[in-house]
Amino acid sequence: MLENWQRTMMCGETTEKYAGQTVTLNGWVQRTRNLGGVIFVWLRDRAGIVQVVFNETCDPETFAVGEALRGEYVVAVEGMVSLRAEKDINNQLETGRIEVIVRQARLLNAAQTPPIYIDDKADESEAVRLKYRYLDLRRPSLQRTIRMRHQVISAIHRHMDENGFTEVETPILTKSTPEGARDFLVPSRLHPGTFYALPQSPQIYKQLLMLAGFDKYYQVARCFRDEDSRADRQPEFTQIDVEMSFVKPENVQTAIEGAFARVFRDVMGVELSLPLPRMTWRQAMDDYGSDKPDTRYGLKLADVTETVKTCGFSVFEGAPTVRGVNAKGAAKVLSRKEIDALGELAKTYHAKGLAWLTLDDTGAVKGSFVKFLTPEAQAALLTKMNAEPGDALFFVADAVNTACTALGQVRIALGKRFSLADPKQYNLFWVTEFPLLEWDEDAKRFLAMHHPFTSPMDEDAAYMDSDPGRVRAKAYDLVLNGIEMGSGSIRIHDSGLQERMFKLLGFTTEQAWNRFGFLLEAFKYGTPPHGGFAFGVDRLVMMLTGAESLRDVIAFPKVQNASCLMMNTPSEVSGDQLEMLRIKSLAE
RNA sequence: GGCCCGGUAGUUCAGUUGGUUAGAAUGCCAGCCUGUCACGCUGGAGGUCGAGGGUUCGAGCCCCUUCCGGGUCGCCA
Repeated sequence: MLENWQRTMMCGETTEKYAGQTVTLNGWVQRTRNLGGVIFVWLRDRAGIVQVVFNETCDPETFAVGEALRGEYVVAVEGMVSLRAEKDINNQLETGRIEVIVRQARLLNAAQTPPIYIDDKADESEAVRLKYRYLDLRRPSLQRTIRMRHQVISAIHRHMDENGFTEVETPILTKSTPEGARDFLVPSRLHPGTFYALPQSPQIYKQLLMLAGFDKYYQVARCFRDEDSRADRQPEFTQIDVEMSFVKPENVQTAIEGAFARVFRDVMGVELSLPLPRMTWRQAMDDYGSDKPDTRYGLKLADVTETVKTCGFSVFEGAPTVRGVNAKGAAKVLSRKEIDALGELAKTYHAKGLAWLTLDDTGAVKGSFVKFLTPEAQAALLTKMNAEPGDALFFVADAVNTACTALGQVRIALGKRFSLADPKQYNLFWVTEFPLLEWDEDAKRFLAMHHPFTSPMDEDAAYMDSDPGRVRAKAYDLVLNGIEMGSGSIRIHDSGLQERMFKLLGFTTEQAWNRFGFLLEAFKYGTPPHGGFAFGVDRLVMMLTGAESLRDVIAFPKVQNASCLMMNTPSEVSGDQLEMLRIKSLAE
């Protein structure tokens, strides 16, 4: 029995340079191959896998330990690192040129037969994997991802610290915030009938910290939103929250760019060229039909409204705008079924339909509306779209934002279909000059596009009363390969302007004071001009690792309906607990 | 809340037009095996076909309801 069982090195690091040395290894049994007189065992730890061998040199007691081993047993072995014969080398293993000949072994713990097999194939359904997340996390790929997540956060800490930022922790038990997603509520025992809210972001606290004179604040902040999950959205997530005083947008952007550059350099070994490119929101919508475009490929949208004004096709002639996209050379590749599917896609984004034209090799035109077009209009449209034989053209006629958005989604689908995006390329850039407000058709009022503390651009502030929809904000998003990494803005620091903003959003003075009285009050005591930014760590790690879901970059994620399959939460609580909180149980 | 896909052995899946005792692979258990590396060979155990109801002589399969997982629209300042 191995008395001194603690490891002298990691399984995955046991390479030929240790040949001849005696080592002790600790790990989990990956797989055993018992040939009768000799037993091969793959031992795994977080560094990798190594083969250990029980053979005739073992005493019977030690050999019996080897015979009893099963998958995921926890074991310690002491033995000699031995070079394998040339014919026995396994190039699939990092450690495949050696093996460890066991001299002593000790079973540290047995294991039930695991419901999943620990390797990177991950054949099991996600539900099973999430139920046994602690086993799933043993997979090398998840170990790497969680490790990389740590490195990302660590690099950000270094950068922020070196640039004079102070991390401040803000409360998790806080107050319900306005305008945003649903809040998670926490009942108060000491104040029955009242509730704390979990923060959707530390927004108000960080602005108060600017008032308090901290100048440069950041936090690795946990945030909560009681909304449905998606592959790229979790109810609980981590963001890097930043706020600075006496700044203009470019100062905030410089600080954030620096942090991203640091992450890319330290973690990925990629040098970003700074400053990052800028694109206005209007241009992003016009060219790509998205406020977070993937610019790794072209496939830009074109405005053909004028070209089709008198084309003979009434749907186009009457539309506020008509936008098109030219899928170069796609005509002979795309099936009619695929074209129809693109039409369905456009409809899910509220387009009334997707008009299309294809040109065959001779340049002959076919399509959904070709019969309506006058010959002159057809020629003008093809010219405007730079159409050549083999191209497929798609059009949406609608209100500007609907047409651009729907066609933008078609563009993305085409990009995927033809693998236009280079997976090794990182296109990181700023989208600026977002609209301040967004009209909500259901509520019949304007909503803040970013949040209600966002400052309008100086040159547009004059239109706040006369034409609110055209006011642009000092707001900016950071976009990476078609994913929004984060967003920020310069805040309103003038209480008069803030009150006008609340009025625009439909709050009465009384409502505004009720909800943010403390903030409006605070703003009267010398608020510095300030602004900030926040970006999601989870999404960043997802991008850097190429993961397809946030669930792959969070150690203990929740599923679509916000429950945790492993802990079975949320769950009911005892009647006593409810009584203490003066909450009647649902059964009553 | 809407739409789409899925749920059969521990796991991954097959299961014909509704027809006998629901199969395969892998894993698991037992035996044999001294150079395997997805070891091999022999044998064995293992099922509330997600749940409930209905149609039928008969349902894994058809119908209804419901639960669970995934995707997506709404939603997500």
